[in-house]
Amino acid sequence: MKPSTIDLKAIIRAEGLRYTNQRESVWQELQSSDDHRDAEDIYFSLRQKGINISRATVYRTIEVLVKNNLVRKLDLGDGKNRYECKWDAAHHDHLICTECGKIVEFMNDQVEGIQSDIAREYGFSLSYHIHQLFGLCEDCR
Amino acid sequence: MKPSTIDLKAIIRAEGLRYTNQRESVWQELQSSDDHRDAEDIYFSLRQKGINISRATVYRTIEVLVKNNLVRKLDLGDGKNRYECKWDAAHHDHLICTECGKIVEFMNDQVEGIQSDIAREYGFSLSYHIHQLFGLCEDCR
DNA sequence: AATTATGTGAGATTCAATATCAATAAGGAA
DNA sequence: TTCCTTATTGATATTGAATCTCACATAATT
Repeated sequence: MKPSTIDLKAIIRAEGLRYTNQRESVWQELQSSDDHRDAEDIYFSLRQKGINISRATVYRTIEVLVKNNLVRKLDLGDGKNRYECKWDAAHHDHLICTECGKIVEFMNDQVEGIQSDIAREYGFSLSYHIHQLFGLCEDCR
Repeated sequence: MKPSTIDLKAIIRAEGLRYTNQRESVWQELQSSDDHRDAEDIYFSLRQKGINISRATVYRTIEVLVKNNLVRKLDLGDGKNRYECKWDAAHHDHLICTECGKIVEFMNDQVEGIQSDIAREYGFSLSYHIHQLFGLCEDCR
């Protein structure tokens, strides 16, 4: 699905929320750049572009986007939440270089299957998972 | 390996560090109870037992234990680091109930193998990983 | 255009974790 | 044992991400 085909206004309003310039700005900003960005980063980018928005609104808007599955929250272990648009990619997880911070996305259907098996074994109904591999990338080792 | 067989003094001193009561206390406390505890929790437990130790020292000592592989740091997504002794268990990961917070440990050699394959494919040398499944446990769904 | 409830902004607040730095004590040397 | 050097500790301040507060602004309906 292409980003442009997602109508934030429709989604927002279907939730009974109001469509605002700030919400659209955050959504645009998240789509306009590399993934794995954090809230502070989004905030400063928008300010730099002359868009008037507050820190609180950035955080609140991201939360709305996450709740509506437009954005996925990532915890890459560096103490702040990161976010990625997930509209154009199949489910993937992350390899992270502990030296240079490089993030590589990987996909593996086999693991997904095993996860379901494990959940079933313990009587859990799965809603999401975190699967991250940390180590040194080719360049850093 | 039984906990009692681990000689913290020897390990600490082999690192060129000094063996102190505070470091021993934190190590004992981590072993004496359920796993998945956080630093604040350890701090209060020790204080309650009449052991004089500061918050800073608890944090610092845990860091030492982690660096020496006596303790594993967990990020279960609730905004604080948790720790577990790993001396008596094979490697395992976690299933977490998003409703009641229950934590279940699971082991799966197949996933471990696949992780190695993925790392090799992308030229990474793996040092550790995070693999957590979130959902509702039997009781909560 | 008027109404009203939701959304926003600026700043205060929270909370985990880290930094600072003077005082303390571990451990080697004599 | 006593002395010394230096790592460690404790009390407190500070950081940084994220959330909360509440007066004001504004979207959307009438």
